[in-house]
Amino acid sequence: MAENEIPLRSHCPVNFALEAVGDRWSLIVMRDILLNGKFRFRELMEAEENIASNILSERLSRLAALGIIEKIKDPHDRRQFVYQATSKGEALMGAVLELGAWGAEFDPETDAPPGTPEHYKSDRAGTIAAALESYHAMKPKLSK
Amino acid sequence: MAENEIPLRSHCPVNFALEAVGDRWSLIVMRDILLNGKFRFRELMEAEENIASNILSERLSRLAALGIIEKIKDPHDRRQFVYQATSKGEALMGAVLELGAWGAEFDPETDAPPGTPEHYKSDRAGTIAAALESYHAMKPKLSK
DNA sequence: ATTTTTCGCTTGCATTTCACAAGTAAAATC
DNA sequence: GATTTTACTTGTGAAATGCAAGCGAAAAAT
Repeated sequence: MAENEIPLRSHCPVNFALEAVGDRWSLIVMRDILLNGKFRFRELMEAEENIASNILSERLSRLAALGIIEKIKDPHDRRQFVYQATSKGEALMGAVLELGAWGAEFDPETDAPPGTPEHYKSDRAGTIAAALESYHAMKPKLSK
Repeated sequence: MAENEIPLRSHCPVNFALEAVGDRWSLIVMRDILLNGKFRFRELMEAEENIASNILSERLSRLAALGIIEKIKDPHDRRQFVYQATSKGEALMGAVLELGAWGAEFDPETDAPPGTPEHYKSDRAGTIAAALESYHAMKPKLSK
């Protein structure tokens, strides 16, 4: 509910975004939720960048407190939780794809398929919309 | 020259971008260079987010080592340096604007003018191109 | 010519954050 | 009932950050 307990350094919109997700892990988590179909703690732990469990735990709490994701109990397994992007979280798709396009363009050893930055730049809105559709298709359907 | 001394955690394009600029300060510095017409150490120090001088110094070295900015001696004042974005740095304009649009949309007290996210989303490519033109107009002209 | 100011850092140190390893409780599976 | 899985939590040392002060070279003022 209380979105921000700590005072912001400024209300510059770029700074606001960076204070929310401008650390080394938050956007990795959002990438896995939004693009890679990973919705559970265990799945997110398997990210190839090897996030530590305490850091993942802290980031998930933080993202939930900021209203970027929501934590939902899995009705089929009461040990588990499903983390889904809220509309505020889905709105980060553009930033994730934009950073990914930059990375694909400038990393000579990128894992991204050739043509990724060009494809993205030729139709940003369409690429974002398609990625969101794909996200909704992957997202587990369960009631809160 | 040597772009990356430290091994990357992965060659995922999003991770590549985050390892380059995914800390709390690098994109603040890029915002000030790309959008706010700040090109000198002193000007960058004046950012309202109060970056410490040792952190700014370290980030400028890092961004230069990564080929994102270049450090140019000011011929009119030999104490000073001018930091300009390279083409790799200019390519971050989209990410900065995308994060700014997100911040403007979700910060209820944002400093951004009303309509900023809508304007950006209605024509991302055009907004980025216009911002780059404005950047080139502000950029001090001096030979290396 | 000499003092003062400006500029881009650097250094030292306390505080905060991070990373790695191990452990724990609750629920599910065997 | 014993074992395994899941989502964490709890240490602990290392690294990054933030703050204040200092420093040498160059420019500006006197």
